[in-house]
Amino acid sequence: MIKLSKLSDYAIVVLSCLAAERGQLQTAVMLAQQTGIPEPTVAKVLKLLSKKEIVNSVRGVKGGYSMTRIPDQVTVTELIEALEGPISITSCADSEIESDCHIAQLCPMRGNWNKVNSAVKSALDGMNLSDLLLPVSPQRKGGRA
Amino acid sequence: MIKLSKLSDYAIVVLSCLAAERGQLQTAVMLAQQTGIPEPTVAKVLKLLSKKEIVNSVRGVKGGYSMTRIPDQVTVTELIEALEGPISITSCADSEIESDCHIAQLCPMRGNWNKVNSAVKSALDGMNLSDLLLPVSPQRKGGRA
DNA sequence: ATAAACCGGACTAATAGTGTACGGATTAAA
DNA sequence: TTTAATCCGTACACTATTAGTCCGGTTTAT
Repeated sequence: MIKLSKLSDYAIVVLSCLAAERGQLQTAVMLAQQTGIPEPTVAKVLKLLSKKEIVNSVRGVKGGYSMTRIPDQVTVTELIEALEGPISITSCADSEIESDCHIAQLCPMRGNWNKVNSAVKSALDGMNLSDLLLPVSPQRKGGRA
Repeated sequence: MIKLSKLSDYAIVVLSCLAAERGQLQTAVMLAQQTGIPEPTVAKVLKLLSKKEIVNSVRGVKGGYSMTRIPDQVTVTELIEALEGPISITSCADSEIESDCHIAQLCPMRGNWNKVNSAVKSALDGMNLSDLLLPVSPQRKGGRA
């Protein structure tokens, strides 16, 4: 199905909240309330995003998260790789594990999915987070749409 | 991970055998032997491919499979959709099920993955089966590389 | 009639993904 | 210095998807 997990979906929602209040720190709990996504899940998403430095985390009592960049500066590739791991169409395609391919003796395309892979990747590189955020009225914390 | 299942992988392998003997009918058993992929799985792949008319099936004693077109005429999109179903990046993205999105009240990107989706899809539309087949020496049935 | 070959669906086991919980580390403030 | 808020990391149970197989049915050349 070529689909990615829900985490990426959640990430967009969470990031849109963060983007609406750029510069402000927001806690995982706040973001969970705003989005309706369960807190532990929000925390998970944020963790992944901070690992790739898409969001910045501040620990301690007045801590929270904020975006490190404006949405234009975040490519969809980055986003997806943060949440789903490296973009690879097949398990063979990524050149990590080549050993357990028991049909290798005849496999005539070994590595050819890579072409597809790069095609997809460059399509994704051409898009950024702001392409994904709807031109929606900015939501404020605690407010209702 | 954005990855597709092994079936697509197998499909390429099987199709390359078929492509090497264009016009000739080959049975599922023969293809299984050539590729090293287990017979029932080959049958499954072939079934999927014939449903989308990428291969042609002939029933009965002297039956078998052959390609309906030359590899250039088979887009990667077609191929993937035959084996994995419609290309959709997220479950929301495809406009079938919009109801079970419990975070819909705030979901600000509803439908925006579609942009990503089309980007991927058009990247895939631009490639065809012959891009995936290595310029490998034509393999003959029963022969060894 | 028989046997070769595909058709369609259903079934089981394995794998991956989803969501949650828990103990630990860090830091502002009392 | 103690406390509480907050992020960090790992591990775990539950669920859904995928992989691979099997079986009974249909078609057709001999």
